[in-house]
Amino acid sequence: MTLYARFAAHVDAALDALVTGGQLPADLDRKGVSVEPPRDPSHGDLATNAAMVLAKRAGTNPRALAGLIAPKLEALAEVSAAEIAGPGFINLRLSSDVWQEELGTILAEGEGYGRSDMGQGQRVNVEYVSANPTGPMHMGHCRGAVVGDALASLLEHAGYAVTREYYVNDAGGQVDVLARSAHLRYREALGEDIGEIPEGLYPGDYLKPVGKALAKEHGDRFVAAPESEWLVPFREAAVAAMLVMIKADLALLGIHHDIFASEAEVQAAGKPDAAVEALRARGLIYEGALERPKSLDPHDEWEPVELTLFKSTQFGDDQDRPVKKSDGSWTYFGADMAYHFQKAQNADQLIDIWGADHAGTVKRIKAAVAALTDGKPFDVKLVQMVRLLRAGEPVKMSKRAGNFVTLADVVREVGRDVVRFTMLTRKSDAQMDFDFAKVVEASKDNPVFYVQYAHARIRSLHRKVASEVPDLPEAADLSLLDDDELALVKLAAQFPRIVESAADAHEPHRVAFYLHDLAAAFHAQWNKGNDDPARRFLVAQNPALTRARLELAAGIGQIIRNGLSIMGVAAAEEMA
RNA sequence: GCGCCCGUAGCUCAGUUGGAUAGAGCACGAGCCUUCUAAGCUUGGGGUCGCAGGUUCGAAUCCUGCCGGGCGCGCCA
Repeated sequence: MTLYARFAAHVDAALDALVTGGQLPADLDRKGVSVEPPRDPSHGDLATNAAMVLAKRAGTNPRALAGLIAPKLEALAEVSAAEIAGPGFINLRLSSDVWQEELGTILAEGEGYGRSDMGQGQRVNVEYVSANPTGPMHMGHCRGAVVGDALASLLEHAGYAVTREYYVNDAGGQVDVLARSAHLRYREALGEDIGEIPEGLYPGDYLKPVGKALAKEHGDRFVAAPESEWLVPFREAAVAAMLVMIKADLALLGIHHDIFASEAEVQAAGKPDAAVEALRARGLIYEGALERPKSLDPHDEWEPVELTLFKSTQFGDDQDRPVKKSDGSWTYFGADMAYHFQKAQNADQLIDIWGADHAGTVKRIKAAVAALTDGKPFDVKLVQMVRLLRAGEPVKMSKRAGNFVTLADVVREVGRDVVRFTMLTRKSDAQMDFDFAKVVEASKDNPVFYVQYAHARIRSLHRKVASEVPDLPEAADLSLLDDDELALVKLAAQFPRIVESAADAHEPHRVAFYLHDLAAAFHAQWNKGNDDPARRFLVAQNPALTRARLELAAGIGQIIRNGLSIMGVAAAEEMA
């Protein structure tokens, strides 16, 4: 049980006592009552809004009710003072034993500190990356990959059973283009001069090995054959080769999905039919024509065509959406809807991580999931573009010319940990700049460095203590820690709340911001030792105090490691 | 025309799902340090939270309407 849960229970017990004493009605709705650290530390260690929330429901005023609750809380051994403040907050100051014990808990629980059972083992499916299998991963995919993976990890820490999933779009026109591009490389591998890659085909060199492998396997029998003879095998071979590349790219970031779900297999298994039938049974499918798109120029041609449509407008979409094309094949949406239906069979909650350029399709898929699952929780997180900069100048990229910056290049240049941390230093729906120079800069302006540096300093203490402070006692007396030092413990003790609130909000970046705050507080404490050697963590003349401070440092280090572990970042032992 | 996202200090961004006097870094002002507890430290100024209403004990946060910016709006994927 976390500190916060414990005090929420204390508040609950205080309210129970008032009910028993007849000072509060028994059927009082306690919804909205919370126990949180106040924004301003001078207000105390914890604050509850109980009196403000309940006053109206209990037919009294907040400060009067607070006057009843506060003494009950003040009577607790863990509480040194309970003050009524402002509109009716009850501010609690906890005795320093509480914080000393909490530091002990951090060290005892180690990497388990901050884990929560909030999710109660609920199954959450997180689908992320899902880049088209038509080439290596580029930086456009990177942020979604990191955010999705960190979110998955965050949810695991919060007690959810997480499945990491990748949807392979191997059924549409783009993989046909891939197959044709591979065919060209196949002819090239057999000695043909193919010249310039035609417009509309994938130009990248990464298809050359695919062409060679196809040439080796098939010889020249498909060189002049009609497309219908080679398209399917070439497509399958090329997609398989692309997935090998993509998995290797993801592995560079430390990302491993549990499931790679194939769109082609979803279709082959008849899932879209099943989904459409489920919708049809609810009267949500009909034959009809779409309106002329508003984005068309007035002189563009438009002919209404009869299509199979899903009534997504009943769930807030702007127009109904086709699930089948006029040639009878499934639309992307038709298959994707079925895929989500399938995912929902094995999960209590679904989360998708999408690029912001797909924002326009969120409503239809939410509509479909709502209709097919009777409102199972489903969140689509949109991840904004990352602008790559080199010395302040935007890096020019053109996918058509094939000179996009690959994820592998970036990871090789700056390292996995820097990439992952940096991608989490902004709210995911906000645009972000990624400057090659700044992300590796050794300065306090660089949060990656700043957090790692704090951890490295803590490690250096443990490396040096034996030689600098020889007679270190076995046991630590944490009552030797002063108020400034306990303030660090208080900040560290917020970690479990950060994990829970970040998991609840599906916002892994909060962990990064929290670690930055924690590192800043640690550095500030450390810097006091510059002016006053007695305030250093290692004090040669005082082994007992050193022992206590070492525990403090170890606790902070543990929290940094736990937070970084959620982000998928390794903690630095020392700075290069 | 419609939809989505955004609008917080000069700049880049946080803001604990509705809490108390709205924060951090950069930049700017002042002082300190020249150091392996290194890759600076301390401290100060700086705000109509786009605007106007509404909801309530309480709003940067929720609702409505405007203003401004971005993105999207085909049987594509």
